[in-house]
Amino acid sequence: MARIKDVAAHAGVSVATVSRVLNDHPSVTPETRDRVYAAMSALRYVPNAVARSLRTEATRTLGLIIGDILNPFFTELARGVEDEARRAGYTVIIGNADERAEEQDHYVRTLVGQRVDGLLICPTAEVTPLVQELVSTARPLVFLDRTISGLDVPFVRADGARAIAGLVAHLKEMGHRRIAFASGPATLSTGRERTDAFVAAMTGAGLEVRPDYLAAGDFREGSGRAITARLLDLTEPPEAIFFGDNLMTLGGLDEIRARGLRIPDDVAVASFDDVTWFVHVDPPITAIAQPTAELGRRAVRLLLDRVAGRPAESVALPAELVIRRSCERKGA
Amino acid sequence: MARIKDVAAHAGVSVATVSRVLNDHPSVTPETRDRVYAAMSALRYVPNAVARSLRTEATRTLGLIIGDILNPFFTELARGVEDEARRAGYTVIIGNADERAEEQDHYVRTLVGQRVDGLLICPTAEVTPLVQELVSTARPLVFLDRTISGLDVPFVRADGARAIAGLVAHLKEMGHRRIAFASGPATLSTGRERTDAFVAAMTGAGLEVRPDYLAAGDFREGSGRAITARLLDLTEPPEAIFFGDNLMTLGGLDEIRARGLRIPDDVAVASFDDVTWFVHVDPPITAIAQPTAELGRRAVRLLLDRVAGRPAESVALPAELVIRRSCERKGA
DNA sequence: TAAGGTGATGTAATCGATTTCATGGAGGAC
DNA sequence: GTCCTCCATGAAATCGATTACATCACCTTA
Repeated sequence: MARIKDVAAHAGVSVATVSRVLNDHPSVTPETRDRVYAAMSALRYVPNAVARSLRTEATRTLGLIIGDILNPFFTELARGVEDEARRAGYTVIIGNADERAEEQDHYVRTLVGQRVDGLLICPTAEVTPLVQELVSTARPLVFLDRTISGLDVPFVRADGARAIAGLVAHLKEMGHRRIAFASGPATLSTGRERTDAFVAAMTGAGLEVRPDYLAAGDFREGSGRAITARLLDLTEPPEAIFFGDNLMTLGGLDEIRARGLRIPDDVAVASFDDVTWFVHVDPPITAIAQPTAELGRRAVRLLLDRVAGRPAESVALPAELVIRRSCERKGA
Repeated sequence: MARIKDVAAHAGVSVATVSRVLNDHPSVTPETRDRVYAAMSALRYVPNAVARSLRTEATRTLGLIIGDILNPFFTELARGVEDEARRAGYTVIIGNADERAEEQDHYVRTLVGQRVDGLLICPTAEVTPLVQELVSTARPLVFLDRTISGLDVPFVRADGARAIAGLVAHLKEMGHRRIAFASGPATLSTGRERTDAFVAAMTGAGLEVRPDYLAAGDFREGSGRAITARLLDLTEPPEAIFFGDNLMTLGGLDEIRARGLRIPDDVAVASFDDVTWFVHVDPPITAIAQPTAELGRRAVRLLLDRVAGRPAESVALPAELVIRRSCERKGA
């Protein structure tokens, strides 16, 4: 491939001049600039970003480590990140941790090795030594969706407490009393926060929180299905099941359907996380919608603040309850 | 950050020796090796991939340009690509073309600038000058999902012809005669191929292909909805609509639901592309499933063949018809 | 006209790794 | 004991850009 040296020779100038043209330096005459541009296109010159990054110590690249690329929530998050990063002239490298701490660490290592200018992480586990170390090196870092308590890292997350309270109130109004929550893992902030909010809402509504109605899954389809099976096998099964994310909801629907049960007559269903297809399910699923893409965009802005050395303030955006028909009154 | 020079000083050796340790060069004594490793962890040394790439002219990075990151088909494709690339020790940079040729070209430029070792493209348009140029520079390149005719580039795609014939036969057996196809854009190979296969299948089954039942969308939700509206407004609307991809199906379902029509009594529905939630729709959607993740994995293998200078042979994997209940006999 | 300033351009150092070639010492063969 | 070989290691060039500093021509101003 053509190098800057070739362009310089072709245009009859020095490499410094070509570099100046490349970087829009003001002190280049229009004629020289034109000659250089002509040479660049004649040689199909594409500047070597690797060499440039080595010299400038900046890659104009951000790393994003998501929990699970097959989860539409993370996909939409990634979309928001992409959009905002593009707008600011950055490229995003996405790493899929597949909800495993080792994979997450693998990508942390790779992305640090690639010298990304900043890192956006949806942490997969409580905290790994590598992440700990990352924090102490003061590298620009922002947690997204999930946080790790005790670490001084800015974060962007959705706050679902109010929406969960609204959901519990709705369920109560619809006559449901025995409500179960199939949450995410307690090792994740989102798993804990949603459980806490659920317990608080139930207590606030004067409903009993039964330990056997509180289960922790892993935010994936399989655990949603397994938990649903266990709940439905109870001698006194719940009247309603609230799932901690969209994939667990999908698994729950699978199990309910496999048993030939009807929603909401046999069991009501609600989901934390809204996805496009919920309106087409029979019946349409009541869900708590997060401002997903906006979370991604805000996270990028925060991260670029850190990259620029500005202070960054954490953000929590409210989630909203979307009532459909999967929690209606029994027999309604 | 610590540099190789720092590690060398700390371990009391030269940078060459540290580099040898880094690259598992055999001629380093175990004692030296240990000293170097100790120095590396003491200094929390992470090799600078940027510098390494500049010197070795290899980034161990692949670029993947997909059509639309919000389309679960591409997400799953990306997952397959990721997995296989990881296995071979490569990192993947994903670019989202958002189905726009300019965005695609933007990512081609960026990724070539980053000097990725190979490029996987799901081309968004017939052919752009930039892609044309890319082909002529003999850079390792593989087309994925979609191809561009006339270019000598290996590709990996799904072959849906047989499944489409099966679908048409199924529809005919169920008593449907007036069948419409809401395809993707004619500028994309997948749009054309599916249309051709549909027309061939209809003709083969002795059914009439009415021009007003053949519409081209853009593989996104909105066009699926718009086409459905237009078809249903016809004085003689189709009895069945076959959608060219999962997002268009989603849009079609939206429109059908908004009109209060029932599936399959008022109109039958089928989708090219199967997605997890189709089983939960009322009624479950009959679809043609592509071996999506496998397409991604095969594409990476092909691309790595090219990177290694080996010949690469294009692949077409068969798609399969999955019959559910959205095309059942009218009134059944 | 001479001094000084300004603006365009070039020379060369630099970023952090890899790799070629040189070097010196240990060990084996005679 | 001498010579040769081989192996571990080091010195220095290199990849392709950016940029500090030097240089030179030309213009302004006194």
